[in-house]
Amino acid sequence: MTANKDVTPVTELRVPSSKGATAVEVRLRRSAVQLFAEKGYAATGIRDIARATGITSATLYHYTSSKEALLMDIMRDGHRALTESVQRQLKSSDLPEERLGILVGGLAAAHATNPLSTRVVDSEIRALAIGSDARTEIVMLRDHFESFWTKVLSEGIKEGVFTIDDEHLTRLSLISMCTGMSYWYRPALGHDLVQLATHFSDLALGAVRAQRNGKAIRGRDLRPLRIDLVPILDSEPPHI
Amino acid sequence: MTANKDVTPVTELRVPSSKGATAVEVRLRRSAVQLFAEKGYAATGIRDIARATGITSATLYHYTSSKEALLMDIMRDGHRALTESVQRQLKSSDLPEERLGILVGGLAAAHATNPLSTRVVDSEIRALAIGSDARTEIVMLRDHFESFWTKVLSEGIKEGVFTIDDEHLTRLSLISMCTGMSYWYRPALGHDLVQLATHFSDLALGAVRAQRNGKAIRGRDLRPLRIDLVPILDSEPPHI
DNA sequence: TTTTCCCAATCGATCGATCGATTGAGTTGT
DNA sequence: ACAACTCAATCGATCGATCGATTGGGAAAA
Repeated sequence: MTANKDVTPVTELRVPSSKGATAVEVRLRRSAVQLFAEKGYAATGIRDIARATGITSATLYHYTSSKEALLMDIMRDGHRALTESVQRQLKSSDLPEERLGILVGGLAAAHATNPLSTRVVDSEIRALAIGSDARTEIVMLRDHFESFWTKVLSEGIKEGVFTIDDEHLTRLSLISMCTGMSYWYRPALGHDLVQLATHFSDLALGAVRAQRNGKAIRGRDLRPLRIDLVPILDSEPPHI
Repeated sequence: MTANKDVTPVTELRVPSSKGATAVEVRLRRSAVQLFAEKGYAATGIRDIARATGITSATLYHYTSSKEALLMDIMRDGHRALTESVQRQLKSSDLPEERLGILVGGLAAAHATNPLSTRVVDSEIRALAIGSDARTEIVMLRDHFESFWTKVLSEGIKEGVFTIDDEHLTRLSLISMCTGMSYWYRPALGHDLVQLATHFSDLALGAVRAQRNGKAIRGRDLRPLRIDLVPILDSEPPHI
C-alpha cells in the first residue's frame, strides 16, 4: 500500500494523464483534494498528503512550492472550470427561466460529480489569511461567478418572469442549496445527473415563482438541461 | 483590554449569567464559538482562545479539560437546544404541511439567530476522529434530530399531501438549504425572523409539491410560524 | 554530463497540555 | 480577634510532539 518497491522499477510512467501533468502530480493533487475535503486544510499535514501520495514530505516540495500553493491551485482550477462551464452554457438561451436552470442545475451537477474538490473550493477560503493576496484573488473569482447569478435574477425580474422579495437573500439561498450538496451527496448511488439537476432547477423556479402568462414554469417547460461540466479532480484519473 | 486591574478589585462577580456559569466561563465559551466558526477548530489554538478570553492558556485548563471538550460542549448544547425546540413545537400541529414548516422555519431561524455556533455544530464533526466515542455521540445526536424530518416527510406522503420523488434526496436538500445559511447570513440586516422563516418554509412546501384538494399550499395557508428558539451562544451575554 | 526525481536528516516554530508557585478571599480553631 | 488552614483562580515556564519547510546528496533518466 506504500509505494512500488517491487522488482520492476516501473520508472514512474511518464504518460501524461492530462495537460502535461505527470502521474505523481496527478496523485498528489488527488490526495490533497481528498484530505482537504475530509479533514480540512488546517487539520491536514504535508506528511499526510505525502503519505497518501506515496512520497516523502521532502519530495512533495519538488512538485509544489507550499501547502498553500496546493490549496490555491485546487481553488483556482475549481473556480475556472465552473465559471467556464456556466459562461459557455449561458450562451445557449436568452430566457431567464432557462438561464436560471442552467445556473442551478450546473452548480448542483458540479457538486454532485465533484463533491470533494467543490467542498474544498467552497469552504476553505477561511484558510487564507484575511487581507492576504491569496484570499483577495479567490474572493474575486467567487464574486465573478456569483455575478452571473445576480445578472440572471435581475433579468428575470425585469422581464416579469420572476417574483422575488429579497434578491440578495434569494441568490445566496439558491447558491448555498447547491453547494450544500457536497456535504452529504455521494455519487454512484444510482442517481441520474440530469434528473438531479432538474430537481434542483425545479426547486429554484418555485423559489422565484417563475411564471409566464399567469402559468407557473416547471422544469418540464424548459429545454432539458445539458450537463457538460468536465469533472475536475474527484473522478478517477484516466487509465494509462 | 486585559483584565480589570482597577482600584476596586471587583472580586469577579459571582452573579451567574446562566445556569451557574461564571462570567469567565461565559466569555470562554463565546470566544471558542467565535474562533471555531471563523477559522475552524483545527486552525484555532488554545492560545488564541485564551487570548480572546483574556486569560492564559494554563488558566483555560482550569475551566475545561481539553480543547476537544470545549468543542463537544458547544456541539452538545447546540444539538440539545435545536432538538428540544423542534420537539416542543411539533406538538402544536398534526398537519404535515405545518409540521414541515416548523422544521424548516425553525432550523432556518436557528441558523439566522446563531450563525456562529450552528456553523460549528454543523461542520466540525470532521474534527472528531473517525470511530471515536466523541464522534459516535455527535452522530447519534444528529441522527436523532434528522429522524423528525424523516418522520414528517413520510407522514406527508402517506396522507397524500406531499409528492416526493426521492425522500432521501429531498430531506438532505432541505436540511442543507437551512444549514447553509450560517455560511452567508449575518443577523441585524433588518430582516424579520418570521418573514425569513416563512420564506424558507414556502420554498420547502414547493419542493415537496404540498397540496390539498388539488390546490398548492403556501406559507399563508399555515398558522404563522412561532419562533421560540432560545439563542444559544451567539447573542450578547446577559448584562449583570 | 546534466537534469529530473527522490530521500534521510534536520531546522525553528508552534502545537496541546502540564507543571509548580502564587494570590486572595473564605473558613476554621482557639 | 487572629492565626492556621482550605481552595478556587491564575500565572510563567516548560514538556514532548508535530508543524511547514529546507538542506545536501544519492540514484535514475535524458
